Amino acid sequence: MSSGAKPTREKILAASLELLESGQGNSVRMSDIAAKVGITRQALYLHFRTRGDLLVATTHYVDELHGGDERLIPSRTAKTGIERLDVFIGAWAGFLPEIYGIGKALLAMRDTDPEAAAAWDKRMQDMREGCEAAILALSRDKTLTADYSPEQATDILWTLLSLRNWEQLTVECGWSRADYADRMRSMARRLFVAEAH
Amino acid sequence: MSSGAKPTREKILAASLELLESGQGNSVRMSDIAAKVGITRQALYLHFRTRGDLLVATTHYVDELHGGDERLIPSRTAKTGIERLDVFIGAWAGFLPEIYGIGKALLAMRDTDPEAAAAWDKRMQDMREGCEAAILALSRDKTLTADYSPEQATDILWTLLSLRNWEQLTVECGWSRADYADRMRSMARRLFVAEAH
DNA sequence: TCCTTACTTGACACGATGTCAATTGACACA
DNA sequence: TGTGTCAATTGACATCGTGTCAAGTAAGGA
Repeated sequence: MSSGAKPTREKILAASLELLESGQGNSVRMSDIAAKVGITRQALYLHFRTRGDLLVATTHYVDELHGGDERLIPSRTAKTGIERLDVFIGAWAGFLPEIYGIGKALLAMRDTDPEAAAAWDKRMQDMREGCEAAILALSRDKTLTADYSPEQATDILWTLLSLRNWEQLTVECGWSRADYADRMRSMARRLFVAEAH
Repeated sequence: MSSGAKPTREKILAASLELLESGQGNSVRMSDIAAKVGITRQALYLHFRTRGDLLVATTHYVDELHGGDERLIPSRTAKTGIERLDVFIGAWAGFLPEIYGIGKALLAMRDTDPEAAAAWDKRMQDMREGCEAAILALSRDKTLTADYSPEQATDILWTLLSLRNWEQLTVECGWSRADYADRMRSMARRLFVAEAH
C-alpha cells in the first residue's frame, strides 16, 4: 500500500474524503480524521485553519483525483440541444455520487460557516452554467417548450438535479444510479422539449 | 390550569414558532426561545425533555394553529385526476411556507436526533400519500403517461415538491409563491399527463 | 399554616472546535 | 559535534450549546 510517502497534508485529505464518502456527512469529526491519519487532532490545525477549511480543501482534492468541472463541460460531439441535455445529465449523474459525502457535509455547515457555504455555492453555480448551456442549446434549436423562458427552464433543471433530490431518489426511493440518470433524462425531455408536431 | 393567560407551555411553543419562522432554521437556540418567553433556559426543560422534543412539539402546534394535514386531503370537488393534482399542489404550495422554518430546523438535526428525524419523516410520508392519491387518480383516468409507473411518478412528484426544492426556487431563484404554485402545476402536467390526441 | 407547583439561581458535565506553550525527534548543514 | 529548523506531540485551557442537578423562592389553595 502507499504509506509514508505521501505528505501529511495529502494523507489528511485522503482520510477526510474516505470518511466523508463512507461515513455520514456531517458526523465526521476532526478527531476522527486525525485518528484515521494517525496523528493528533491538534496537528490538523498545522495544515488547515478550521474544519470548514479542511472540508473545502477536500472538495478540491476530489476534483484533482477524478478531474473536476471539465467533466461537466458540454461535449462538442453533441449535435442537437436534446443530445446536449442528455450528455450533461449523464455527466452530472456520474459526478454526483463522488461529491455526495462532501456535499452533504458542506451543506450541513451552511448556516454556520460562510466559507463552506461559499465553496458549495460556487460548485452549484458552475453546475448551473451547464444547465443553462443545455437549455440555451435547446432554445437555439427551437426545441425548447414555450411554457418556460430559458431562465425559468434553467432554474427548474438546476433544482431538479440538486444533490438533495439525488439523495432522496436514490436513498429514500431506492432508485439505482442508472434509474436516476435514465429518468432524469426522460423528465428533462418531457419538461423542456417542445412536442414535435 | 389558570384560564386567563396562556399557559407557559403554549407561550414557549409560540415563541419557538415565531423564532423559527423569522430567524434562520437551526440557529435558534434554547436560550433564544427562553429569552423570548421571558423565562430561564432551564425552565424550558420543565416542559420539554430536549430541544428535539420542543421542535417536534412546535410542528404539532403549527398544525393546531392552521389546521394541519387535513388541508392536504384531496378535495372531493375534484372530478378529474388532473384537477386533483392541481388542487393538491396548490394546497401544498400554501402549506409549505408555514412549515418552512420548522422544517429546516428539523432537517438540520436529522443526523443527530432520531426523534426529530422521525417527526419530519412522518410529515413527509403523509405528504407522499397525497402525491400518491393524485397520481392514482390520474392512473384511473388513464391520463397518466406510460413513461412512469404510478410508483415512479409518485417518487418524482414527492421529490419535486420537497421543502428543499421550494427553498431553492423561492430563495435562490427568486420565484414568488404564485410562481412556484403555477409552475409546479405546469411541470406536473408535463411530466405526468399523457398527451391527449 | 402547610403544601404544592412553577420557576429561579448557580453550578456543573459533556462533546466539539479552536488555541497555546513547552517539548520531542529527525534531518540537514557545516 | 553542535546548531537550527520543521513537524508533530503533550497537556492545558477557552468557548458554546445542550442537558442535569440541588437548593431556594414566590404564589395560591386546602
